[in-house]
Amino acid sequence: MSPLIVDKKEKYNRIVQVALIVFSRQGYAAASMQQIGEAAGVGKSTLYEYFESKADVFIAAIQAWIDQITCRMTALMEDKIDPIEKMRAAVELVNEIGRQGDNALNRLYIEVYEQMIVETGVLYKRGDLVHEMSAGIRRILTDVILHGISTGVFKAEIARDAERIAANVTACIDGLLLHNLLGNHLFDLKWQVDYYLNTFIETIRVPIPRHHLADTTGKTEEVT
Amino acid sequence: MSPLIVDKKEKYNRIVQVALIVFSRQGYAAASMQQIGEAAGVGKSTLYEYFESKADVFIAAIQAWIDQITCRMTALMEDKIDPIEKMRAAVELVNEIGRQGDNALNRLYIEVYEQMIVETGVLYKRGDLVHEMSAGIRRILTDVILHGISTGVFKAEIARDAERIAANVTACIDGLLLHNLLGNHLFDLKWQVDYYLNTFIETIRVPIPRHHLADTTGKTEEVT
Amino acid sequence: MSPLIVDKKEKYNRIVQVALIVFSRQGYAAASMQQIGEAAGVGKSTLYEYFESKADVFIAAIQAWIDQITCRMTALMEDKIDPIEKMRAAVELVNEIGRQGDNALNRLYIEVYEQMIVETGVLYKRGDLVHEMSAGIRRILTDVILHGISTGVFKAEIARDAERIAANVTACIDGLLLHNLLGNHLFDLKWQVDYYLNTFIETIRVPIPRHHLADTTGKTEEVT
Amino acid sequence: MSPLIVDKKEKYNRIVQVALIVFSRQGYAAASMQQIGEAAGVGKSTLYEYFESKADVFIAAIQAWIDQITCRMTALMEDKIDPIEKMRAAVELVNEIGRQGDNALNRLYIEVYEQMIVETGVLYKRGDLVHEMSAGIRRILTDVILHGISTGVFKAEIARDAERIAANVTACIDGLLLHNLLGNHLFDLKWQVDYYLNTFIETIRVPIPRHHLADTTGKTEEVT
DNA sequence: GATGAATGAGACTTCATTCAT
DNA sequence: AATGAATGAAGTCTCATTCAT
Repeated sequence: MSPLIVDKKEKYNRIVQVALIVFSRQGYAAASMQQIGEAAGVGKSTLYEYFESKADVFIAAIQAWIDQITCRMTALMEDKIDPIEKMRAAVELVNEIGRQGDNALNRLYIEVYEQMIVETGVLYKRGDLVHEMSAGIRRILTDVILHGISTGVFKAEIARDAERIAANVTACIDGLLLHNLLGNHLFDLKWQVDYYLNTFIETIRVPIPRHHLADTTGKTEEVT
Repeated sequence: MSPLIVDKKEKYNRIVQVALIVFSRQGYAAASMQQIGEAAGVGKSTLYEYFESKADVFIAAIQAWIDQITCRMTALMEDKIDPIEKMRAAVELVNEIGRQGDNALNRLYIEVYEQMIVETGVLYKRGDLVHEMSAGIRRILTDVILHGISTGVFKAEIARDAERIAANVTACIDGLLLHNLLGNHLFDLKWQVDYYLNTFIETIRVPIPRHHLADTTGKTEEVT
Repeated sequence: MSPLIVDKKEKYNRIVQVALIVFSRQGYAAASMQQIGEAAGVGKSTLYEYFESKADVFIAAIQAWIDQITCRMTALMEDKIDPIEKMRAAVELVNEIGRQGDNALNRLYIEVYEQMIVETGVLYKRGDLVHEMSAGIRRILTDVILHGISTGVFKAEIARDAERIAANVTACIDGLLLHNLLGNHLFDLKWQVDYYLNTFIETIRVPIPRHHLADTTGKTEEVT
Repeated sequence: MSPLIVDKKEKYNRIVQVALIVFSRQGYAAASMQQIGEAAGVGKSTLYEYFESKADVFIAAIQAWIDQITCRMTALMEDKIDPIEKMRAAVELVNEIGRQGDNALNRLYIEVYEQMIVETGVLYKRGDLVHEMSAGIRRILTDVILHGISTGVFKAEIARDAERIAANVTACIDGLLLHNLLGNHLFDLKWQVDYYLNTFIETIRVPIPRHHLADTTGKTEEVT
């Protein structure tokens, strides 16, 4: 309420956003509190007024990042009605990310994994934390699937596996993003994502009756 | 003339194997030469008799790891004839890996990614190196696909995309492995891998004629 | 007497010569026993069969180096008769050294000084050793001066200071060599050495009577 | 807003002065940051708050040392008018240095040479830097010579070589200092420096006419 | 609240020397 | 006699964190 509190919140957010960038560029280990402080325009000891430790800054940054992704995904899907369109819109986010020149932000994927898996990692044995943070994304996908089933677009029999299938898609897309990061020039992210998505949708959608196929062309066929 | 006789190659290999484990547990940054030395039963300075630097040890370890995976994959596929069987056998490796209690070895995936992507990483801008190292795996998959096409099991039209599709599969499987590492207890690696593989195979195989379908029942057939 | 003994002496000498080069290039600290061994074509542990320690190798190398210089100086002076000519011949050695492209050998000057002066130096408090090693050079110069006096070319009054004057010349010439090493492009070693030597000789030679000057030309004049 | 107030410049200077002593005693290679830190009363990591590297500390120390010498030389010459007196005053500095019991400071001469000449040296191929640092001293001497010429004390013909002659004197004096450092007890620095300087001055001063010498008494005249 | 200064712990790496064959 | 292998000691440098203003 008081102006001071507002200032604090504002500065906190600024630090988080700046940290996000620094971590994405340097990685957790190589990023120093010094750098984060400088980039945020505060002394490095000031960081300790807002966070307990470097690990804390990282976790806050990752949280913010996941929130941003979730929001963006929601925004992209907002005006679609057809479940398949929604699905494509959701996945379009990945292309958006991949389109960034420097790949800076999606390096965070790696950092999160790294920090979770390595014994000395900041997120070691904190899988729950990340799981919770990313729950939003999985729920969105699950909802799309369930909605698709209820509107007769997707096969009814996958209903009970909806969550697991959402996890499957998330994991596969993550894998594609990662391999894209490898800088392999043979890897055309857009092609790969589209290919994956088409095969996936093909297997969960209710087949289109023969007589419909007769008067359609091109793309539809691929999914036959 | 004849100094202390030691099988340098043998010790080299021992160090590499030990380093593989240490790196997988601690991550590259947190693993110290001290630790690796101790684990291998040699002084830390002895390591420098076999490797130029810590980075060198890491690269050698990763190389060995990829070789092991490639070998094991080849072994698993050896006695299969049907392309679909071969495909399943190849992917079975992933389940094998996932079945390991501590996931130690496959954490290396992350490390490799991390080191490639982060500016200060050992493999930064060495994408070619990793690409080359993992070429074996991609080639195996590509061969299976092409062989499947030539025996009429897989659709002929995917021939020109065989390589890209192999890359697609590799990436998706990697993604599944990674998400499994997250320790998400909802994530049943075997189920997820099977699910993915089934949808994938379904889209590339030549459809089985109607009259055959008439007297078979769903799933059983997929594995035919 | 036995061939084995000859071999040892021969190998000892080879090591010393090689060490001289390595030390002159790298300096004492940066030169490693490894390098010396390799350059001499023997294993590094073999060095310890011939020398107690790295310091020992260095001292032996320096000793050899001083002997070489003394020999060369003697050779250059051998066929001169006039004391002034002898003096010039002796100093010509400095120009010879300076003429070497890489200055490698005369870097040893520095190394010797360094090792004598620094508390942790190999020659620390061993001034006597170097003094003794370089005694030959000083004696040669002293002899020239005394000889010049006895033939009436140099002033008789400097006789009692002959040794100190020889030391003076040695020191000044050393100073010129060192400054030449600095790579200062304004420093023309030959010019500087000649200038110094001319002023020096001018002050110790017996002045040439007026009527002699009348029928001499050029160079002589400079010293008037 | 106002953190711990420390006069960084003051502490910087303290470290430099301390480093000067440590380097002079131990030599660059043998001196450790640990030692310098302890001697300066700060932790070794604190040194890195003031300097980028050990090499940096060294360069700063040498710079300070040269500045000190230059200042002292200027001070000694200040109240002299006669060029010859000035010359003697300048050189008196050398005697001052030599008079120090432990020779600590002038050992730095060696260190500078060593570091410039040895491939792994901190000043390798940085001759320009040292040249620049020592430019002050050379200029002072050059000025004295030129001034001596303009007042008719020194021969006019040496004018065009004034710089080179100044370099010559500097180098010879350096040589004398070095040989003094060798601990040769036969070497009487004061005698040697005086001897050198007398011979040098004798060769550059304008000879005093016969008839003047008749009715004057030596020294008095010199200052005329 | 904000921050510059300080530092201890620890990492990689080098190398003279010893050891066992 | 000769030497490859092994290593302990040491050194430079980094950085998260604390302290005092």
